[in-house]
Amino acid sequence: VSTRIVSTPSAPRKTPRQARSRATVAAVIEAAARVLATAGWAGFTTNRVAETAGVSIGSLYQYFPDKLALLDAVRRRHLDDCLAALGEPPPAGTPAAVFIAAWVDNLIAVHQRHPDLHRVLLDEAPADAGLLDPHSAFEAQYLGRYRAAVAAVRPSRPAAEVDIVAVVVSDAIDGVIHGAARRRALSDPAVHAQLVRMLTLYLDSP
Amino acid sequence: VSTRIVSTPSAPRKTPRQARSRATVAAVIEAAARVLATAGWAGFTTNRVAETAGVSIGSLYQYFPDKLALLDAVRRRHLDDCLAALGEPPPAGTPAAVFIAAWVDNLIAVHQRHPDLHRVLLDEAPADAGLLDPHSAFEAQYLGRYRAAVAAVRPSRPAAEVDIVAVVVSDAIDGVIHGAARRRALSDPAVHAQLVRMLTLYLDSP
Amino acid sequence: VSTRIVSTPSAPRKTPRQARSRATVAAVIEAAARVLATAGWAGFTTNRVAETAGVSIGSLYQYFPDKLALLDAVRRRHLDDCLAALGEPPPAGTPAAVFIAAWVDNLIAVHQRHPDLHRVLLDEAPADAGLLDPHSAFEAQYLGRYRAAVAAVRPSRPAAEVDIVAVVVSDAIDGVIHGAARRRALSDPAVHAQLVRMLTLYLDSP
Amino acid sequence: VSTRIVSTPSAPRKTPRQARSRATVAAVIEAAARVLATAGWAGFTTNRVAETAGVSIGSLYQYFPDKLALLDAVRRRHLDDCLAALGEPPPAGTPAAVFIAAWVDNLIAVHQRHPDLHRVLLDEAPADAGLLDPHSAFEAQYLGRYRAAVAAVRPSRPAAEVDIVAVVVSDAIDGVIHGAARRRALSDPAVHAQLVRMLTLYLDSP
DNA sequence: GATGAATGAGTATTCATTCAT
DNA sequence: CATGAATGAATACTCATTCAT
Repeated sequence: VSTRIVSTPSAPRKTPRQARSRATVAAVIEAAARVLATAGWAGFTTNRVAETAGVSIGSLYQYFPDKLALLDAVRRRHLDDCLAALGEPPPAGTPAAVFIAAWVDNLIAVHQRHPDLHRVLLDEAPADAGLLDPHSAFEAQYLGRYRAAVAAVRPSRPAAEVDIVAVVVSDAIDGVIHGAARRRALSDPAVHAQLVRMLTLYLDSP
Repeated sequence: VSTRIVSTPSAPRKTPRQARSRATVAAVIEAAARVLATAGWAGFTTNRVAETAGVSIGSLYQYFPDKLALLDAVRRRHLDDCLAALGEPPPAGTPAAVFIAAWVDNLIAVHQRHPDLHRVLLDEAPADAGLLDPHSAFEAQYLGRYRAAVAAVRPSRPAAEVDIVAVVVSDAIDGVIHGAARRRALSDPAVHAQLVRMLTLYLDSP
Repeated sequence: VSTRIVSTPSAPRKTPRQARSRATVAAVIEAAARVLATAGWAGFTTNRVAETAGVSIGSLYQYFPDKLALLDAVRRRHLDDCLAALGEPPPAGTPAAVFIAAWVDNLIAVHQRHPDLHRVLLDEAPADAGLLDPHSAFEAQYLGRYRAAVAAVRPSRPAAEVDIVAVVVSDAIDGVIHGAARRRALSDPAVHAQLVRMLTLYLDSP
Repeated sequence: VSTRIVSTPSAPRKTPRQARSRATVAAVIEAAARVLATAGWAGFTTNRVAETAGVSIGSLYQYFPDKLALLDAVRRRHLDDCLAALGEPPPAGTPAAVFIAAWVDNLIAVHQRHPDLHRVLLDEAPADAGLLDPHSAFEAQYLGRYRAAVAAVRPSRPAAEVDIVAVVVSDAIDGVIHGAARRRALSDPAVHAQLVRMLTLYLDSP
């Protein structure tokens, strides 16, 4: 699953052609993610990222026109992971319990890889209009998955309700996982269980 | 309702004893809130706050040891409002529907009063470990309200479950309201209704 | 004689009120002139100016919003000096020889004070549209002096011719003094004598 | 007419022997001139020149040791054009009017051909000590033409006076054309006429 | 207490130049 | 010879904080 977003506010400055440069770009993005996760947006300085990547500041700027482009690259990679965690939409008639547990599982796994990265990306770092506004392509895809699942559980639900329920489910999952990450309780099975229980009740009730 | 928090990372440098001093402090906090709301965390500079408050930068530093203490003061004022929105804990045996609707109502109202300030405090400004960490006094009070309500709904629930359910409810509300604010849909009655429905189902089920 | 220019591209950031800050501003402008004169536009860095002035870089930026504002201040001071060198316009009927010698004298004196500063200001530093374009207030005043003098020599000259002759005289003086400064020959009396001779012949001939 | 200059501050790193090399050098110089003319000294970056020339930055540095050497090459090409504008020295006894008009014509034409390149070379780019100092070979050739002409007009003039008059004439022409270019008045016939009149009067008078 | 001038470490970013491939 | 990835010193500018007046 890969997010394809067309209009980027700050496109990569130069596409790496040689293997060496592709490695550099990868190292920079990885370092950027680590710096963001450990030092927050306030500690996210380009020099620090370059140093962490073991690369000169000049090399960093050869591939990313500015700091926000770097943030963007990290964000895109992370959002792709989140999207992948939702997998393909379930077939119509699937009971909520079947996929909700898998979703919560996968999303928790994604967040455990870089627990603070997610919070920093969503809460601290400046929102990128292109990626995070309610009409962005990512948001559309993301909510699309939720809508498909909500509709699959009870195909008779009216479209308007499907929309709002999808949003509520998406935001509730985000909030609970977000909070659990803050409390360092992501691996607590009780959190997982209760979240699944709440959503299953909600989705299955008429 | 007033939060009394003891261990702050950066306490006020000096307690204002005279009326003039108290007025200065209030003016500075008010100015800080306005600057945060209108210019965001990035535009939140101490000199700008002092200027907006009509006070010299030196005076500002007489009452706030550093920038974060200022942010803290603003945040505390706002969190007090949120706490007040939860009201007093309901008596045992109260059905979920009775207070959940009121909570959601009040919390949405708080967010609507200063939508930008709230967003900046939660999303842009650096999280203050002292106020937002899982062991902070505020968090304790906040979750205490939730726990009391959860326990009131079904007094037979075991204590451990009460704890986790309170957390899940609190985080789910946060996530949904947070997301609605992001989508500029805070006043949508459908959001309110679905959120209440989900939580009522969850709290009432055994 | 003082140039009064209204629309400045980058106005001083803050007007110094205390004596201490007025001294700082003066020191910075003086240092800027010296750095420009000795190191050229390429060597004109804000940090170097601050260091030369014995002032922190922060203080420099408290009074000058950016590098160009600093350049501007130096330029304005220098242009005021040049304007003063032309003195008051001569009365009608004055023979060219009377004031031309004085002009050349004074202008050479101005250039000798900071020979390279003049060249750098006019040739190397980026032209400030506000000060150097053909319609600027300074240019107008400057050429006004020349026109008045040209008209005084032979009052019967048509206005259109007065204009063009004033421009040619002004530019010729500039060119010769400019070249003499480059050749380190500003104090050569022969240059002075020949320049005066050329201009006198030109202005006196019908 | 070709300037042969011996002591250059930074000579070409390697003399191109093969046809391909010579073509590369020519392409780079041409690109450099175009970049200078269109983007000014501030936009004159080696990478941009290389890109414009369709050559790798490495190749550029194979023929030019540094940026100034590149600037130098462009300047030299342009100064050759100026030298050519002066043509061969006139025979003894030639009246000033005969060649002065032609000189002014030709020099104005040279400046009009690439007005921006000329301005950038003279005004923005750092003066190259090697080419513009009073003892440079170019300056010598250039002033030599003027001296020959000055002497030709009135052969009885003493040598010392010939020298200084040549300098004054050269600088005056430079100043007036320079100023006219600044005022976008290069094609104004009045400028041409007045400049010729001033110089003719000056050179013909005893 | 109050003021605001002064400080300077820190930030993002550029660009001439080198050198491994 | 040619390439272009990599380098890093240098630059303009900000802003939290101090302290002399």
